[in-house]
Amino acid sequence: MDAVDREIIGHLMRDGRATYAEIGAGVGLSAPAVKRRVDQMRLRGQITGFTALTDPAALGWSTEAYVEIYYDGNVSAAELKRSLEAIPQIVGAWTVAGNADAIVHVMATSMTEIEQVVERMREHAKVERTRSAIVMSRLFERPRSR
Amino acid sequence: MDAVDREIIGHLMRDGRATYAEIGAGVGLSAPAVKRRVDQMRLRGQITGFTALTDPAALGWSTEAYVEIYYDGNVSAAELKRSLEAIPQIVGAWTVAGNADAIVHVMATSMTEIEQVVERMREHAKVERTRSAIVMSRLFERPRSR
DNA sequence: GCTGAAAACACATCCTT
DNA sequence: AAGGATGTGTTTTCAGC
Repeated sequence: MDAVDREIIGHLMRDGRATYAEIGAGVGLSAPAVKRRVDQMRLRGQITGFTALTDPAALGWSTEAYVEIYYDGNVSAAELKRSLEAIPQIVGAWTVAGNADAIVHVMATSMTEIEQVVERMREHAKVERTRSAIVMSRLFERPRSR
Repeated sequence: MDAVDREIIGHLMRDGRATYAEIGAGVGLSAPAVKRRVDQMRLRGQITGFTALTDPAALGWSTEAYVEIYYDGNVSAAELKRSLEAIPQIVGAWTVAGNADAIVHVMATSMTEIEQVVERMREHAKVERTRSAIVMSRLFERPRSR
């Protein structure tokens, strides 16, 4: 993991379908050399995959929310992951230190659907309360590298 | 935008570097037909790009936080975007309805760096207060399609 | 949306430093 | 160990249908 690897990652984050020759031209390496480095970074788990970026609104996901969950007593991270991952509208979840115990990111097609998801989360026995923030506008979201 | 387009998006989200032939085999189309649909979806802004997925921890981004911002008076979304986008550790920002006015997602290499980012956000004249949640563990995060 | 041909690319092998 | 060059098979891409 040196400066060249980071340059390659930066290039792949800006264009995940860039050809190895194209990346090589940017970092001063041949295409096979770039591929070898990418393969190694995947093997080491630094690059975990490639994906298409979509505009949620253009695909019908018009409503988005961040919901904090406050639990009553201790809940293991594994249990949290299991119960939250089962709800398809939850696209991300993190345990946090601060006021709440966990934050989940919900994407849905309507406000009604958001409400249903929150209801479903509250079914978990140990959920004491939730606190929602409905997203009005996404200012920006960018890939990050180092 | 029909069912086939959605299948193609799903495939590209699972593997952003999949070949058109490969996708075509899955959806029952030839490679050129798949490419035409992908090009159209990019043109229509439904697919906004392709990127590499990385493991933040493996790249040195060991510390992560969600910070709510409460503003004193009105701040335009454009002004928010301008001031927040200038801070590189902020990887996402949304205006919200709920308790806070905005939520920002911060990724950094250390707790100290998180503190510095929060300090820098508070320099904005109209920031009344902030409320941080430090991420302890990322339970999951998944791409979403429809 | 398919077919077919030309160009570009990926991938493996070998060779150099 | 790490990169460059070469050859082969695939993939992309642009016609024409």
